[in-house]
Amino acid sequence: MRDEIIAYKRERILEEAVALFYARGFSGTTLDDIAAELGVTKPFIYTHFRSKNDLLAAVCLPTIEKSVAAIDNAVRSLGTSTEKLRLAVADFSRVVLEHQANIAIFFREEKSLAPEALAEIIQQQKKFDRLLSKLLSDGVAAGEFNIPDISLAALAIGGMISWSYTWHRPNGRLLTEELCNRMADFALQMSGVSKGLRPLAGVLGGSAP
Amino acid sequence: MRDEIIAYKRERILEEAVALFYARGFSGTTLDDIAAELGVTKPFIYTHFRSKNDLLAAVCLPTIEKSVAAIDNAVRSLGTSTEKLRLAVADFSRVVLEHQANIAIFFREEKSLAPEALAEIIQQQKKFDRLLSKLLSDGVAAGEFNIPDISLAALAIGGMISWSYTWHRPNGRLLTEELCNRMADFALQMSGVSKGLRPLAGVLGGSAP
DNA sequence: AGCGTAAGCTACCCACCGGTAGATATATGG
DNA sequence: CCATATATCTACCGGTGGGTAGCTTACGCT
Repeated sequence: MRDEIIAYKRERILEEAVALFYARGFSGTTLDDIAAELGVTKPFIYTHFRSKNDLLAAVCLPTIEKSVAAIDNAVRSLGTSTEKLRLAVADFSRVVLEHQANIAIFFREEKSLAPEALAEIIQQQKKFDRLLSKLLSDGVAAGEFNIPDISLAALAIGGMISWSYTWHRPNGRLLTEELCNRMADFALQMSGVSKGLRPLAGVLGGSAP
Repeated sequence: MRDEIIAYKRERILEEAVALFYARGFSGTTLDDIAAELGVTKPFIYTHFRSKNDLLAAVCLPTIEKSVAAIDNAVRSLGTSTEKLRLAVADFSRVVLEHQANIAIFFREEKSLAPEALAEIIQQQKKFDRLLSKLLSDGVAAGEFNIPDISLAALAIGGMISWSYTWHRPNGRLLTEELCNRMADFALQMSGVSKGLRPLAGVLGGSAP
């Protein structure tokens, strides 16, 4: 139970750190700011994290790992490549949209990360691209996709989704779930799937005659 | 001629600032660093820029304007919507790839920009989205595109391209021009064009039978 | 040649902030 | 109720770096 309280305190620190790093940037946020927001003082933070950089790494790493896990999970799932791609894209989109602040902080503050933390993250990114490329090339081999350049397609699909951290508004026009589905639709179109596309629901006018 | 020399000095400062901000981040770069790289001292920079933030704005703004100009130019061009979209995407891709460092700095250091500079940039981004959305909706109206959600498609296409600042390596596998063309191919696929797609050159195996 | 102007440098200031030492409060256990 | 340990705070340090004042140099002009 002692440990649970310690873990809870750690989580609360991370929570406020994410909110402030996201709102003001890493260098625009002081440890005093975070402490003040929590109603504690700076040394309190140092009992849970070794340094400000350590805190930054703790904000970024788990989210990257969730992203990789989303693709990995889809690759391991049962079903056609088309189904796997839809699952991968939708799940990864969900990670980005639900951890928007963490994702934003990571991509913005890459240069502030300690070298070891950055190395670890780069490993994860490589794994992400490798897994997504594998999924795409399996689909090509199965005759489901039509993709001239697989690694470029992986980057394009990954980028389209990652980018949503810049524009997504949690209370915006579309629900997270609907966004995930539409991202998957785009990814399937980019992969040149012939069949397996969702019926175009919610079209507000614009379908060609 | 005096003015030209002043302009040249300004450009050289910007050049080094871009290189260092890109390599080490904005807060990881000191004005002394930039001055040292130029073989001058800090006050020299202050005769050309009012503050470090002013320098950052000067790094970011012109590149955003080039991006908007690329889309604007395509929208105003003659041709079908399909041709316009291809032009818009290829030209915008070229801006991103050729000004990779500036683009990276802008997206990373958004939070370090002075409020006025940020406001100006946000205006440009809105204009970008508006122009691209207009291009897409014209194409839908003309029966060339099939897009369920136009503003989302604009964000997805813009994001796919913008993202290339994170992975592009100037001496990588593909030439800039080839990358631009492939980005355009993806954008057309995402827009559901029926005809007008380039023949799939350079396929390394993978076309379905 | 000498004077005036502008361009750049030396030297400095000071606010800010990450990080820490040592005091203090709180809780645990005998 | 005291001893011990643990958690947190008060108070401080010192490096860093944006920004500036005022001196110096060098150039152009008459």
